Amino acid sequence: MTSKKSHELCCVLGNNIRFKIINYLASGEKCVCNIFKKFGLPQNLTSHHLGILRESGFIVDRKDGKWVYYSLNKKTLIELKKTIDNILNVKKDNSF
Amino acid sequence: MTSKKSHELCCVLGNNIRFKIINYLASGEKCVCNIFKKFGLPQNLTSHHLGILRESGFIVDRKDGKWVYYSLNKKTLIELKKTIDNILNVKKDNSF
DNA sequence: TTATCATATCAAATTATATTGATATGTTAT
DNA sequence: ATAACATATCAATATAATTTGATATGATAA
Repeated sequence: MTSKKSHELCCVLGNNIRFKIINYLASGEKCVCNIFKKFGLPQNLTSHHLGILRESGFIVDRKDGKWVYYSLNKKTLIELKKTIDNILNVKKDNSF
Repeated sequence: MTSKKSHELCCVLGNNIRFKIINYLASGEKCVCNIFKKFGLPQNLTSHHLGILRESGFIVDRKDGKWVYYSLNKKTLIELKKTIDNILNVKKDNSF
């Protein structure tokens, strides 16, 4: 997980498949086959999007036998939330 | 501003130019020429991205003479923040 | 060890987005 | 009215992301 710029984190969540996966994982750890069956997606496409989510730090993986389980890494979502808060809290520049 | 899905809001912020514009506008209302000069961008490209930000509800415009002033619409950023909070607050499903 | 399952990777094709160049519209100044 | 300015739009191009199909890897089961 190379540290990502805020707009890159937004970009990762800006895809509907990835957004839905994040929501699904919020309820707990799931294996890849759970995920692609849940959304009726091809396995390889799901794996591709999981790779993007993993690489950007939104999710982490855990291997167990032939399964790979993915779960939410709340830290990255919290970081994104903070970024939004920072924008909302910028002091108005009244020099006009 | 047709109501946008959360992943669409993320997608709009997922572009570095748009992300920087949002940050710039956080400090107060700016006209288009302020914005494109600030970032050294072509006028038409700036106008294009402002259109996307406006259409998605992140910013609002105000016309005054030959100028168009854009400013942040905090409501949309707050909405996005709530979406992230909702994901973070999903109760774990321990049925395994 | 062979077959099957779960997942990942790669190249090719498809689709979407960003950027540029040219031009149009409306406003102010002369 | 004409010129200059601020912004928007449009068509064309360039670039990037998504999706598909084929295949590879590693693990378990027979």
